[in-house]
Amino acid sequence: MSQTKQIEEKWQKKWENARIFEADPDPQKKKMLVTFPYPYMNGPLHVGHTFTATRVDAYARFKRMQGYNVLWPWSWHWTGQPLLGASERVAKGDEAYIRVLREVDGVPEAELKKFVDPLYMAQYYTNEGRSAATRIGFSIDWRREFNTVMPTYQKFIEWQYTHLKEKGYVTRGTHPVVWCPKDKSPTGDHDRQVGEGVTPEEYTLIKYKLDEKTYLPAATFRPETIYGVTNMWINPEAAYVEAKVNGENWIISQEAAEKLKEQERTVEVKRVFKGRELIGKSFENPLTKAKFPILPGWFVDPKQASGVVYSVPAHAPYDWLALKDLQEKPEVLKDFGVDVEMVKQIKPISLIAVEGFGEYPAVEIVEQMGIKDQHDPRADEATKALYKKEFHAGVLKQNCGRYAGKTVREVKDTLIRDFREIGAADSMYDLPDPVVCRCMTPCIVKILSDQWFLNYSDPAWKEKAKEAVAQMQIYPDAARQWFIAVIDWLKEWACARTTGFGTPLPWGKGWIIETLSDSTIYMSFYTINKHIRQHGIKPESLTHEIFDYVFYGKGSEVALSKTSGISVEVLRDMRAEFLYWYPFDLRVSAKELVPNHLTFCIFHHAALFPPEQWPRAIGVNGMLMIEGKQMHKSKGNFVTMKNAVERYGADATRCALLLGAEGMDDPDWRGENAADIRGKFESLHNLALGIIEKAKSDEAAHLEKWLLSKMQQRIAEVTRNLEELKTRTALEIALFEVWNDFRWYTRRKGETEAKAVQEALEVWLRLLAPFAPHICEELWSAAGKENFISLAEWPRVDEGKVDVLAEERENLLTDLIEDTLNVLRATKISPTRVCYYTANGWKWSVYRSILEKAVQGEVKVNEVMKELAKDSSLRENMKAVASFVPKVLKTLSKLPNERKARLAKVEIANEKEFIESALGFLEERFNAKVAVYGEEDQARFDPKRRAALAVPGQPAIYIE
RNA sequence: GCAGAGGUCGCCGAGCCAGGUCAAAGGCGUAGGCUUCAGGAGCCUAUCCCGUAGGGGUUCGUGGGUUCGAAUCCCACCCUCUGCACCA
Repeated sequence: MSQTKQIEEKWQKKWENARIFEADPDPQKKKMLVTFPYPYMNGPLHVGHTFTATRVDAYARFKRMQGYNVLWPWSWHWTGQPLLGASERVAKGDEAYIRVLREVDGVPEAELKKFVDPLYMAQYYTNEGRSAATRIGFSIDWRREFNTVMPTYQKFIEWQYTHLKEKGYVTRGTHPVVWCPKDKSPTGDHDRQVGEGVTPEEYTLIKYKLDEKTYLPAATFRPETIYGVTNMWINPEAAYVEAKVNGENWIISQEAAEKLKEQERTVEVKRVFKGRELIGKSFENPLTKAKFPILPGWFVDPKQASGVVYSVPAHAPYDWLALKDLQEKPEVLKDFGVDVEMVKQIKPISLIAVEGFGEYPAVEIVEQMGIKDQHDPRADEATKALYKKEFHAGVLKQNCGRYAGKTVREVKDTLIRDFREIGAADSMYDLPDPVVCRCMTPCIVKILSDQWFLNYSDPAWKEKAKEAVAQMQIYPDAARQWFIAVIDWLKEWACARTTGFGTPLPWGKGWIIETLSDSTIYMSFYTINKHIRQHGIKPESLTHEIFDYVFYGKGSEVALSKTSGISVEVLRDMRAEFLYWYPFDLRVSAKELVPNHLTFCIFHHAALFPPEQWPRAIGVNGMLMIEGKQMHKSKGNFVTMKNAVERYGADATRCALLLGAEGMDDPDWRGENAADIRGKFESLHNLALGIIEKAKSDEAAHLEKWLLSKMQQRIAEVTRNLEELKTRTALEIALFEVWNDFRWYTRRKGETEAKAVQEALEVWLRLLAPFAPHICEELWSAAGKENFISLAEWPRVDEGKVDVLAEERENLLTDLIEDTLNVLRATKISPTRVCYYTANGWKWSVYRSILEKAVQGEVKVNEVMKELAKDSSLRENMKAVASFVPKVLKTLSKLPNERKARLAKVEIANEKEFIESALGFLEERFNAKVAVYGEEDQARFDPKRRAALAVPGQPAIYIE
């Protein structure tokens, strides 16, 4: 292909041959361990991975140039279910899927056939991934690579979990999951045909009594409303059952009975009957023992929860509407033998006081919204709105027993607990919306028992995790709040499952440690895997005691050497290497990993390592979009790392990605942008070669000083931003702002023959090297440098080259041009002659004395005048001074303090000569004759008498 | 719903934490000009509105408020994106 490709591959080869990214402990140098979460290998690396990883690489390269001993290792995640699922689809001949593999992933036909073996598939993508990562120029030490099904890695995970269990962080319990009865496995979001995002909801069942030995467990999310119950709703047409549930007599819908069987209940159905059988009977409130009637409610869905619903018309719009219906159309009751008068007597019972509503909020909201009946879709809206309002702001009234006076939000949990304790309540799970498995079977909720959990609910563990967050850097810092929120919110996490690849639980029977749980502290494994590989250490040698020694320093290496067969030296090296590199200094990922992986990583470090080995910094970035849309293989907008590099080259791909966004904003990948950047690098290449070729003059005058001074500013800016992982800003300055500096210099000077320009170029290349390493190596070498720019010293600000005067002079010139252009725009003159008049001596001295005061603080006109009046040299001019001072004050007030301070520091003497030195430039710029005069020059051309308007730093202008 | 992040001049995006330097950086796009055999690229100029002198007017999701002064601080509201669990 192109020259670009040749250059890039040439340097990649050179880096590899010189092994410059292989990092070993070096006590002389400060270490820097940067990491990227290993990608899951059921597909190729894509530009989303590339974005995050390029941020890591840019930081790594920056730190390497700063003299750090930088280690960037990389590995592959093979744990879990999807690899198996993918390979199964290939085996089954799923055409749609195979086409994606062929067309999107670019898998050759011969390989595709072998994908029936999931491990082969993983290995294929791993090999592809490694070559893509190399081809984009990531500075990785590959000697430490592994995948998560390697026996040696699994020994490490066993060690980790044995310790977690010992420390009490692993617990056992039950958990509700969405379950496919046919597959007999949990149905995750990816495995669903219908119902993405649906999760089990827990209903409280209020155990109303039908008679002494029979309960009607009514399902609700608002158990506090038990104090406002007025009746029960039963669907007369639905099938209900009388069943023995855990030894008690329950009446529930037939569907509910089936559901409860999967929720750790023994259910024995005694008889099935129509709901109408219950209508007209009465039931008892378990708290108050008061009796209420059972009424027909056709809206009751037997498929939802228990199929038994109690009615609170004061606070539930549906209940009110249904009751009103019956009261207004009593004829429907006739069939049921219900006392119509009794139904008409039913009055809502209010139990929650909420601002903005009176006695019966449900009645009011129904009237306000003009909802006619229970079939009105807005009844749902009203229910949600009222529930929200009452939950947050509602206060329980006097009739609510011991909960009176509290808000609903405050007492909800205690109330449920209390009710359960006295046997008045139970609970069940159900799905708010239907879920259908990929296999087309409708799903239910199942409570899994004997699950293993990581107990993220443990308050002491949460506390430790927060301490870890408090002592680390987070880029951007806005994400810190999020981490804290996630730590608070996380609860028990099921850490093992029964299918998929992974490490078996050391104590488990058939349990495999799940993917998000086997990837929390593996960054420490990188520090020793180099030795494991180099010395061919067998997994059986990697015992619990060996890891205890390496990571905790426990035991003697001599004894351990005997039992393990690993030499004493190697053991010592492993221990030393761990101590040298750990903890990791930076880990970067997209923000989707904040609520899981990254926070788990923090938790596990807090659990297993002392504070000195807790993470130093975490970087979080946005999720990559493709041409403004989310990237999906199925949407056909999937861009792989390999393809991007092939098409645009490594440097352009890297920079186009980094320029997309920083912080937590989502970057957008646009092919057009990448092509633009590629073009820019071509121009840069030519520009740089031109500079190198021409550099010969020793001139070091004003403009050279200006350029070098400007470069000092750029060095400071790029460095500061990179330190905070602001890769976009840093690159924007390193590429575009610096380029503009060179443009300005070239325009002003007309050529680039000074050696100073090459000096500046060498700074530029180094500032750009972390982002676009290949072209920078190429140009660095073209500039006659023998070393790699990848290892060159990061430029440091040289205070001796900061030249405020030179910069302020150029500022004066740009201001002057801007003012002139403004006048031209306003007057629409095509100028033939432009005249400038610079301020005279006394103006300069007044200006300076005001400037000095302005730097101190506020300046008052009268005070200035008083002081100036003392100056005898000004006395004859006091009238002019008096009109001049306010003008200066106005001009200065527009300047930032920093600029004022700079101006006060330098003496822009000889304003006139300076402008004269730029006459050629100005004439070309305006395509007109340009002249400069002192404002009092006798010989000046000044037909409109504008010269007197001159202010220091702002010459008067006349144009014709 | 809960949590986190956002809404800026055609687009992408700085600025907001530390209020005045902000009609608001930079890139892209668009228009005009220069250069070039041509294509491309490069360079220059313009790009909210008005203005025959360096000025003025109206803008930073919407509506209020604080302040001499707000894109920036406070309150309310609207909208967008991301995550929400056994799944990588």
